[in-house]
Amino acid sequence: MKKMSIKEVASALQISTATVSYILNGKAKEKRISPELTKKVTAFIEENNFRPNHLAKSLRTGKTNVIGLIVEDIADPFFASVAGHIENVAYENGYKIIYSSTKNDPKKAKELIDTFRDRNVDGYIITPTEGIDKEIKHLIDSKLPVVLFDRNCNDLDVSYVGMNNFESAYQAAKYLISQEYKNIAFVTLDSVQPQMIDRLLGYERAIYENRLTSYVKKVEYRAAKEHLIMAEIENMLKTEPHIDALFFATNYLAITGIELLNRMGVKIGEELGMMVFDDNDLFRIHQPSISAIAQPIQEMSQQLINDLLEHMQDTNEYANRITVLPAHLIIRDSSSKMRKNA
Amino acid sequence: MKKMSIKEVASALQISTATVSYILNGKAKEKRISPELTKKVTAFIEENNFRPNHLAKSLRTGKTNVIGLIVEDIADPFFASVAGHIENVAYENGYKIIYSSTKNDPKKAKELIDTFRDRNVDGYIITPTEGIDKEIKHLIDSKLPVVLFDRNCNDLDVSYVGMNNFESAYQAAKYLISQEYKNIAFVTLDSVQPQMIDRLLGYERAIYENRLTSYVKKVEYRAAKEHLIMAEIENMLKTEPHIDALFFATNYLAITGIELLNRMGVKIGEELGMMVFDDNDLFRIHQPSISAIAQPIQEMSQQLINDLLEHMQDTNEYANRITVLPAHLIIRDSSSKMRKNA
DNA sequence: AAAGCAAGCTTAATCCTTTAAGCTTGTGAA
DNA sequence: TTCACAAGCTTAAAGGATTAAGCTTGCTTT
Repeated sequence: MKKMSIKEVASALQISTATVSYILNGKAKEKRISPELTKKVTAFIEENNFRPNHLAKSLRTGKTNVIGLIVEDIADPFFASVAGHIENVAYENGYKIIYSSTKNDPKKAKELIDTFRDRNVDGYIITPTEGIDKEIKHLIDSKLPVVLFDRNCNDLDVSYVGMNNFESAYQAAKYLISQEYKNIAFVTLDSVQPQMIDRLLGYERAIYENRLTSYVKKVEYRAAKEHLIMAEIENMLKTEPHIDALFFATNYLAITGIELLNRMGVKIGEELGMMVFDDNDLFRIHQPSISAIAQPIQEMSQQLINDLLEHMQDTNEYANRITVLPAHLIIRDSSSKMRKNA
Repeated sequence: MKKMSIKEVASALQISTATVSYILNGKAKEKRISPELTKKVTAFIEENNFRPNHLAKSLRTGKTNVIGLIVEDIADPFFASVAGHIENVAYENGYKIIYSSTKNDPKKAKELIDTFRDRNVDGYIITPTEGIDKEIKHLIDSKLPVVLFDRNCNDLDVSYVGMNNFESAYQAAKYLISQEYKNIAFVTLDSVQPQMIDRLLGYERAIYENRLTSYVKKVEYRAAKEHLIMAEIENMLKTEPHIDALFFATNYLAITGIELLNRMGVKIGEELGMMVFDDNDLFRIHQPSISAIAQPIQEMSQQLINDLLEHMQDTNEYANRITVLPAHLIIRDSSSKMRKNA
């Protein structure tokens, strides 16, 4: 039972394929196909469960109704969550999503862009890696709709959705300071990703404004295994025993950090304040609960897909849009004045 | 700068499109194209960065090199993790992945299968919802490669990859019993999904074998908000005060349960033993740490994609394969004899 | 010298839609 | 009667590949 083609529909009804096609595409009135014939054709299609070949359609029209989603790692709950939100809106609008993960490897990212291009995806959502500017510029120059997120490429005129990393790190650090913490250490990755740098700068601004000392621990990016991260943090805490709060730049670092502190028997909240970028069930459940800066995932995803859909609507006169959304600072027990030895 | 076609390559080199096509597809020797011409053509292609139109190719050959991934919810870390593993292998083999989430809605699941079919995906990986058997049977009857996972459709002759829910629930319950817990309650969803039923039955078998009493709390599926789940659990604990351990059938239920117990001031591990299906960072970090049954995600994903790739290789003589992998029982503090009031 | 054959390509049909342009018929106006 | 025009379709090119079948040439055989 091979799949039926528009040609077979046409010959079964003794009409031309053009007529069937017009009816299928809702151009019956415009093309002055009579209501009777239209009805007859739709009935036949319904009855025989005919479905047009999408490939042929795409080949002819140049549109695939597919969105390419390139993230750092689809297995990461943050990106997975974004993928979920995007999917909802995309499917409602007749778009499917093809995803892939760069693992933060520029070479792989380039390949993926090429592959998606080969596949004629209609639009791109990309978390850029370093050194990918040229490829993204190519897309834009070819008038292909692109929205970046999470990290921006500063030198490119392209739509972007992200959160205010600098401001929220600044506010979070200020909050810690307001709670009388005097020696706040910032634990981050040794990464040049813009969002990581912004987080660090936000922290430092709050520190400098308050004439405090900045303690920054950069753990080696990605290469770092859990026990190495732990060793680095433990070392810092021993070298600088006056540190009274830890501010983690990612939730992965924080989870490792918490595990370490538990092992060391350090009481979070009481002996050491804590703040983390990127909320997680764990931080809410932990006792004491741990303060976090929650990314506005829902809002970012919504904006992302809206921008892309709009851009795909009118490829030409679309004006790029930069959206920087505020994060949610969630104050929990780990950063309050409950400290015994304050 | 429009994209170049094989026709333009051919005319630029004064040869036929067939020749170019054969060379592109590595059939140069087979078709006796001379090495010199082959070299000339590949050089030209390289130089002008020609890339064949995938849509045209797919239209002609009927292969899209796309795998359709239908899961319950891509935003769920479990499915996201599977998506990540599958992606690695798929991309290595030249396949792209298009995903979508059923949200456990049979109607949506059916639509998705239809959509993927319209899109001519080459193979399907599906976590079936209830009542989707007919649609899956259609796929199989059409000789389309399908691998189910997480949940099986018992009446269908189709490849499946999953874990041993019955056995691992049985072992986990037996472990709790060996630790002197006498009144173990099983908290699960009011769901008829096979894997949920298996987990329940595994628990019950261990209970009956040991002449203990079974306490089963089924919370309403999906509809349930956190506070409702909490209310139900709290109610059970108050009605049956002799319950000395909780066995949660999903990690979502457990996280909600832990939050409740924290609020109630019940000391996990000391006053109440605990075991959870589906491991999570949180259970490792929690103090005391919480025992869990970890799904063999990596192994399942590997098997899934391998089976599908094999099936796509030889569509006809492929024999369906049922794989049930063992889970990892991770014993932590929450289920040991540390109880004070034992 | 004719036939056979391999080497090295080319021809053209095919996959299935879309869509600009054209064709036929009937009606009303000039 | 002739022309214009609308209504209601149809014709056929185009989109870009794949691939079975065919066509030259030149060489070997008999």
